[in-house]
Amino acid sequence: MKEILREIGTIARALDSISNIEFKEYELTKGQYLYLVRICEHPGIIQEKLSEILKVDRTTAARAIKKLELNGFIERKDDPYNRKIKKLFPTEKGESVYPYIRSEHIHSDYVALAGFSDEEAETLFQLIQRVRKNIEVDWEFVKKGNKRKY
Amino acid sequence: MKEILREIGTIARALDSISNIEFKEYELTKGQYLYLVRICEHPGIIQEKLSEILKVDRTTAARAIKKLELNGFIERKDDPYNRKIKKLFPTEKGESVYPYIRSEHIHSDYVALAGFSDEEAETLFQLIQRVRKNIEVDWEFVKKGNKRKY
DNA sequence: TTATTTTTGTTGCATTTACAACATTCTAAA
DNA sequence: TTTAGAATGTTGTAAATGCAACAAAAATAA
Repeated sequence: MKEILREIGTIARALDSISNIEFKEYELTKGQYLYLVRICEHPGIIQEKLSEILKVDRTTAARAIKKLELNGFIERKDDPYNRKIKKLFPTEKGESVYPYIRSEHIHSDYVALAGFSDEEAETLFQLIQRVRKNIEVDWEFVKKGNKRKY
Repeated sequence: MKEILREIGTIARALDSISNIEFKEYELTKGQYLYLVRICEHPGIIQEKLSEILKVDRTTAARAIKKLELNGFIERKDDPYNRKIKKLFPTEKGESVYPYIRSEHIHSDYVALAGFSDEEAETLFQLIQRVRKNIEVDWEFVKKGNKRKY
């Protein structure tokens, strides 16, 4: 069995660390870029959904989002039909940093795929998506308090 | 440009979260499994090297390792030829949990690769390793305080 | 040899992370 | 319709994370 997940963990830590350093310039503290990009791409998304997409703990997402709001990157709007939820939208300020996050991410993808043919990149993308889909089932299972058997 | 790194981040968060929950059973707190497996596999490794391999901050590694020692999973030994370094070794207790970490990881790899042919798994492994090598260059560069241009 | 620089390790401090426990509102079942 | 359960959000608390700043030893340069 090849240690694919170990490699994935290493890559993810490296990337997250790079991004966190690079986004300090835009007053984004650790982890915040994650939420902000998604809110820009899915305006109106709610916090619960965001935590599911990103695979972060509900309460961690809650606090990150609170801070994004506090710092003026996003705003929360009540839904007239569902008083439980708060829809999240980027502010002007949030929209204005989005392109910088995008470029950073595009650059990292570019670096990551250095030496890859178009076909190899496409293959990797397809395979990694399948891994993500496989793993998210277990994540929800375990996060809900269930125990995996193995 | 395909969002490969975004997928990788999501997978890594999901897996880390699963592992952290599953290893509580062995009295390992958040993140500790990472260091313990590597120390078991590379007895005598030093903390600095560990942080480079794993791509975690030096000081975070330092504290995780301190805690592993405090809880009896590993021990540190002075090197007679180099008074600066402290070599890390698993204790009996550390060795005894290692197999459980291994099985968990193997199971996760198994889940991740569900539906993959042997060839697809091998391809993914090769490609992902290349990504890791590409990215670690930038990690060291940025961690050392340099600024990427893009 | 002496002086610099690099390597390795630590600690203070502010922040993030995540479990547990709770409160509301909504949805589905009885 | 009432009730039980699920969905969504919050807060308290303990712990992990990571930057800055430091110290000591080793490696390299002058």
